[in-house]
Amino acid sequence: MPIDPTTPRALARVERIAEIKEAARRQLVEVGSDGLSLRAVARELGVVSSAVYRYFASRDELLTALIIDVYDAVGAVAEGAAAATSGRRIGERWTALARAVRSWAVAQPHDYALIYGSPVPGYRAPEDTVSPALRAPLAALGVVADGVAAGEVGTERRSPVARPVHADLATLRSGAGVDLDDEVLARALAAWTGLLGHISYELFGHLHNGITDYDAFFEHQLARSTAILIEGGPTV
Amino acid sequence: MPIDPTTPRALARVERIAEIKEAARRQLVEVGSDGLSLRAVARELGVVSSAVYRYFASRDELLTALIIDVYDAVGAVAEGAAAATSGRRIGERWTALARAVRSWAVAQPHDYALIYGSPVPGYRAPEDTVSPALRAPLAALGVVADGVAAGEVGTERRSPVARPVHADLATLRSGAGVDLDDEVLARALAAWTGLLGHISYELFGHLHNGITDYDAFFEHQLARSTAILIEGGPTV
DNA sequence: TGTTGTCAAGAGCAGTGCTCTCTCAACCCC
DNA sequence: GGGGTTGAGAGAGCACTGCTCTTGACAACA
Repeated sequence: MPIDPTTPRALARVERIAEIKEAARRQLVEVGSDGLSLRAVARELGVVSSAVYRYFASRDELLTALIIDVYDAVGAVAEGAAAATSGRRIGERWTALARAVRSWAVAQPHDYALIYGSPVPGYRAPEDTVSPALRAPLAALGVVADGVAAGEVGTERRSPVARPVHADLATLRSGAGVDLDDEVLARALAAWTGLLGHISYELFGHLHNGITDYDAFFEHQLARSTAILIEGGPTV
Repeated sequence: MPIDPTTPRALARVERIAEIKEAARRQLVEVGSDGLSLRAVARELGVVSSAVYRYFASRDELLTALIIDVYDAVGAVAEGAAAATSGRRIGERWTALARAVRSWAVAQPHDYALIYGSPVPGYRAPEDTVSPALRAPLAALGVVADGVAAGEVGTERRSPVARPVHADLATLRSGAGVDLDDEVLARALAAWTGLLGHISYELFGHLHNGITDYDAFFEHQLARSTAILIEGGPTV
């Protein structure tokens, strides 16, 4: 039973799936992932709820499709920033990538929360999400790897690496396909999680009393963390 | 109509409230915040759902009470770590605090997600949560301030501070009541958001292919970020 | 001994995810 | 072109949710 994608039924089907995802995305932006309702999506399409189950077996499956789209969106943003600054120095490139990711997150906070906030309880990310999820961090690591290749990054080891950490970093290195030694890889990961930590802290309202100029504060912290990423921190 | 807290009715009431929160907490651990159901809580207490509404006006109000408890819990953990290491050097103290917070988060991931994950959509944190929410970060800043007072922290300015950032940092400084200059305050905030970023990234499953020894990896990254916090990064 | 205030129960409303059966039109193939 | 196949959608229904309102009972107080 090979599915011929040119048959009118199949075409109508992919069309319908797109419509459903579109409506679901609109709803997601308004009410967030918890509020995503299959019935509401069906209503918006002028269709009865059970009809949607022809296309998505469950609410979770629909949510998964949206999550993949969101991972791809932020992945494209990160890759775009990396590509647009190709050939420039690493500081400029990393800064551009970080700014791009944050701008994207600020513009669609619900999307950001969907992938980098708490996972929906009871929801186990299926395998299909793994590779889209890696796009953004891989773009970030790629920028760093380019910087290393250009000799712009300090690679002198600043801290001892325990054996299990070394092994895990090796796994990451080969999985990501980037040529970064333990020192720089750990630094890059710290820069990436630090970036997400900052964005989450800002977006989820934890800075709301104190900081007023979020952009300026982010720029300031980004400048520091970029310098640390490139030159390394103090020796431990 | 002053509420006399000694009258048997009032006592029974606070008792009941405690029972409800207890049952809700149990449920929270199992199913997470989205799955928290007033009816299920009522069932567990052998009571009809409407009875719960005598004590909490809405599901959100119950959730808020739980959130405050969780903030207080992590706040107590952080303060406890700070107190237990009082008088020691800042590196040891910061490390202990960070470890304590992460251990707590790993032990109760749902609690962590409740306060540091995506905010429940449509849920606006009421004022009552603000002060408990500040306990943990204030404990962290306190440790740094002690280190500065002991002359253990490098305070040399490493990066220029834009005017709006300076103003916001001043607000934070006076709001937090800690005597930290712009340089160290920004560094401490970066260390704090970086810590939460690492914990979130780990807890929400983004490290799951690659890292196997989460404890060792955390220790490694913590050692780096602690050194940066204390000695400062490169000059920007 | 009333009176008052509080509590719990129960019914009910509108919504949810999801399943099942049914109908009917569109498609595909001979 | 006609007839069998398939799949889309409708609709009813189940078990659940948050929340509201009314009603009856009991305990605390004057």
